Amino acid sequence: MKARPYHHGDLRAALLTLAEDTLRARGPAELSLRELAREAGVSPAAPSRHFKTKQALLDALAIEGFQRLTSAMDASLDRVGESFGARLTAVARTYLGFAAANGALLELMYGRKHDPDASTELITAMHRLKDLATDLIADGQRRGEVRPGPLDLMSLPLFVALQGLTQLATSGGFPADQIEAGVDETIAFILRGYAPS
Amino acid sequence: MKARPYHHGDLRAALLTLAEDTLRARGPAELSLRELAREAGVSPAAPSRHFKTKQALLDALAIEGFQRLTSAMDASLDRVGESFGARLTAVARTYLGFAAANGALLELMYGRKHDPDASTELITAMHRLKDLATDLIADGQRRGEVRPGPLDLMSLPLFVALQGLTQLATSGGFPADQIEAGVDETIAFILRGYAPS
DNA sequence: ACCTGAACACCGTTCAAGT
DNA sequence: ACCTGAACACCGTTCAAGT
Repeated sequence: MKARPYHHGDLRAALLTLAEDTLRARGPAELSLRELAREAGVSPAAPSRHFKTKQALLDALAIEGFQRLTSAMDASLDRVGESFGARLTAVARTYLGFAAANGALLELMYGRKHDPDASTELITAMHRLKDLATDLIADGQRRGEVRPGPLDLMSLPLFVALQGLTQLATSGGFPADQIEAGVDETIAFILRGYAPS
Repeated sequence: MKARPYHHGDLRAALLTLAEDTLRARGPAELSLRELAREAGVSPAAPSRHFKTKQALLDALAIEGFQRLTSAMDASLDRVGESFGARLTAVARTYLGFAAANGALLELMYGRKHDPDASTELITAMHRLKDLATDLIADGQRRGEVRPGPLDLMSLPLFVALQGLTQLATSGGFPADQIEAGVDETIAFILRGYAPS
């Protein structure tokens, strides 16, 4: 059998994918840096070259998650028409789909909102969702499909609803069909709320 | 100086309050059972008499949190009028106030939604918020202040909004006045959304 | 530049034994 | 019933040393 080479090749990427796998399969509490190193076939000290701390690895994973989420959002907006209703539905469904498929990762992504040591890269990634909501409302107002009003205030109910929907989608204990119905109901509720009087 | 007695007196309660203090001051990652034991002046093995595992202590803390939250909700509903708008505003403000004052605890409370090992006591405590939203809508419908519709569906947008609002309140990076405005805006949005056509 | 080996200071949990 | 003391199998992180 071929001896493992001294250099791993791409330990950084390997650690990230291994971390995401165990995060998905066994949750954040079971994620041990030493175990990741074992699975990657390196010594316990090896990861520190690529991630100074365990938290740094988790932050990198969270940033990767935000990148995947926002590019999925952008892609779904590209595939859909220009009406406010269509765009809002697309964004909500994409976000919810991501939340359902990556619950633990999403919690990791938003879990460091409090920590003052959170990297600025992570902070700005978290704010992109708020910006997306704002863009959606601004576009709807331009098209006359959303009632007028100050943009920063108007976008908040949408932002709030999106965040709340993900809680519903990842909260467990709700059967899938009820979540499905809840999403439809909530999207309709939001659409009606933003419609010009 | 008086020697510490062999029996602590109420180690269980002491551990819970110490745990909440460090949770508030230093976050969940810094919470060590051994350190709690040191602060309580007992041996590392002592806590296991009252909480079989660290997770059992955290679950007990979460359940205590739900009890405080729901009793605060009930109290605020007692102090307010019977109109749907007044009751919805009271519930939202109380929930948000709790979220703002107990961010880390609230995350602990909802953090175990996925885990199949979560105690049934904790699971049912988590569902009480959904029930509260449903009761509020049902009452509003009886009074003719909420448009008719199937109760389980109708209550979802409210539940979603409440969950999303707490994300806003605990998400950091939003200045307090913006959160305040966001709460008002979102409450108004929800009220309008539920109003009979 | 990248990784190993060994060490350090911690954990959570268990279990015989003490009071 | 409640707690101690000591042990076990883990951690994350550091650092000299190897390739």
